[in-house]
Amino acid sequence: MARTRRSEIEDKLDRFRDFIRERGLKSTRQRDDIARWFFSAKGHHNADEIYRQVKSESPGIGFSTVYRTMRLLREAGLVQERHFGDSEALYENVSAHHDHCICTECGKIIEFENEQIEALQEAVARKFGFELRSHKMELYGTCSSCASRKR
Amino acid sequence: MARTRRSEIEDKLDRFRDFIRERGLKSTRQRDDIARWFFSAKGHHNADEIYRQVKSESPGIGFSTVYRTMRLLREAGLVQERHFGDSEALYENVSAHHDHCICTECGKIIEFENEQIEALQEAVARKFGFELRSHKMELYGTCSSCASRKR
DNA sequence: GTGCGTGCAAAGTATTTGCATGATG
DNA sequence: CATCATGCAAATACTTTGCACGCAC
Repeated sequence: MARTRRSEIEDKLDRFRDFIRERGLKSTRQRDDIARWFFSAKGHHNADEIYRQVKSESPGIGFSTVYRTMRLLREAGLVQERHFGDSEALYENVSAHHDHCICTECGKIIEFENEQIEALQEAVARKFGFELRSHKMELYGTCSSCASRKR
Repeated sequence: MARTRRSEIEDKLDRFRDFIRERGLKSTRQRDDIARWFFSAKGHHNADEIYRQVKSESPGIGFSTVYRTMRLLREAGLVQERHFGDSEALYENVSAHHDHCICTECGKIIEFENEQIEALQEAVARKFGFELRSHKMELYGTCSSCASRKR
């Protein structure tokens, strides 16, 4: 199944609209268009790509609106912002937690989860008296296809 | 002991000069000044701070030279570049490996090491056929003093 | 209607680059 | 003395902001 099932997208859209209402903000076509496109997208996307994709489906979207909407989505807890290496912001849907394995040759990104590591992170934080809110873990290296191509 | 012992700084300076020579580049006063200041510094510093600190000790340093030198130091494997959150580049001396615990309230950074986590990271990478070269792990949360201040 | 949202262009940041001049090997 | 390095300013890349107009509530 390439796409997230429809009900999940609608569910997220509802949560976004609730969030907007609670803040006394307004629902607009642009916010809906951007959110809907993004919720049905897989993987990581930068602001420019979101702008071009949403614009192609429904023109009349400005660049700043993309940034402003992505910020709202982030504040609503529906989207996460990533910065791999020193790259620009990449946005991804919040979902089951995962970390990233990044190939420094071809840029491929593999997502993974590891509960043991998460448990150890909690332990480390506790040791320093930290209340852990989130974390980021990125493994950089060479993926198998790039490694074999170099031989 | 607040400062790294003298021999270690000199050792790193030598390695830097070797690296420069091997590449057919030239040793300059600026490169030496920046490298020496940085090797004796603790913690994380952005380009602007390095610029101002080195300039105060030895004027005649340009901004671009700081960036260019930090890049060389990174390529020489003596310095690492970090981007916490979406912040600008922060440089730190390469030393015994460690990760970071970052307080999102006050910005305090605690460094830590955890061999069990490192071992698990290796295992994850192997599972995906990745040749692991480096990694980044950041734990974000509230430090004990900020947590108590908020009560 | 009031106020928030939008697009656009302009302003900000952080970083890199082109160029004439200066220093190094 | 051929190169490489430097400082400056301009350029770049990404992101945010000010403003006049328009739409949602």
